[in-house]
Amino acid sequence: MGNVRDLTERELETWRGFLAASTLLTRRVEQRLKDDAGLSHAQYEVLARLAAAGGCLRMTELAGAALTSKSGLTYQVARLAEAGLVDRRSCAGDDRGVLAFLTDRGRAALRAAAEGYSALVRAEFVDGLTEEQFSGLRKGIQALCAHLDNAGEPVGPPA
Amino acid sequence: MGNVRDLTERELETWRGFLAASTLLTRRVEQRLKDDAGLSHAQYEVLARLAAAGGCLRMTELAGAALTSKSGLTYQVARLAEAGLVDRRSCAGDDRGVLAFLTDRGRAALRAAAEGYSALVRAEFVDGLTEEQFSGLRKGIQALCAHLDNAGEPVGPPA
DNA sequence: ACAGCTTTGTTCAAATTCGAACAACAAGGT
DNA sequence: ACCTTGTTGTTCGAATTTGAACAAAGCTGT
Repeated sequence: MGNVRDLTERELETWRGFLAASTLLTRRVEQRLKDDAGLSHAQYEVLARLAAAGGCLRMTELAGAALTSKSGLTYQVARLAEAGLVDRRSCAGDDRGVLAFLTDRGRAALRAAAEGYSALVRAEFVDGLTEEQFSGLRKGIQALCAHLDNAGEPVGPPA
Repeated sequence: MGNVRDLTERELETWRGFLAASTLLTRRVEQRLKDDAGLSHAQYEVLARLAAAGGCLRMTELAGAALTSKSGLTYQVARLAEAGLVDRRSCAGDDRGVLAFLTDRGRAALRAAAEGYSALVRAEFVDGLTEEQFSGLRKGIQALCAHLDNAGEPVGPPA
């Protein structure tokens, strides 16, 4: 071990903390969304991305935005369509295409869930850190996303 | 919307970046471990925690350390036991208890995987950030973990 | 018009995750 | 000893995820 250059203790600790924090936060968000609105985080993300895009996206684009695989998106959109939160429409000009269309009920569900979601993110992710700590975290994450973008698929907030 | 205090644009962007980065990084780690050593990230984590604990832990402790549910751990330890990387032993002094015991093959597998794992974490998580950026990220994550610890279950690197 | 390559979305099987329910055991008080 | 309560791990079912394989369209150059 230690052939090239081992991670320092600080680096490893940071990485573990990063994993732990994301695991725990994701779990709590999941719980909250389920309780509040009966949505999974994946489903919330789909609705949020649709709304952000003006209410309509093609499946592939949506899969990219929601950070899921194509098959995963097919599954979740099917769930959301069953619940009437999303419509599947064919795509004008491309017979292969499928548009995921945010319904009024979908918008309503998103609005209903957003409140608690924001509150949770604020309580768990934002508050509890000083301005300086959050600022450092923010810049680090920005740099991380930029770095990940370079050597891979796009990532991070579409800005 | 915006009843209490909405997340600012910066806060939301940071949160999304955090989610995106963890999703993508986890996926890449998963891939790498699978290719290198045929282990899932969950399995690697189990082996790593066992090694860190001296080679032996009770199921419940291990579940806590590896950030998984008890049933999830039962599943993964069964997989690892099938592969001969871990042994299940009964616990002296407590007939309910089960000890997960890291075998020599388990240690070897961990050693074999650790190389590539470290390299990936270094390449994707550490490098690409300046000293200052990483330091800020590190402090932010530390504070985040501390905060998450307070209002919930333990989290973060056991230090 | 056509062959060849790419893109789109779905289907499928396999793996994994979680929580709830459960049985076995431990611990404490009476 | 006994009853009550708390722990420990496992089992079970349901939900979800992913990649590979696939069919149906597009697109390109000839």
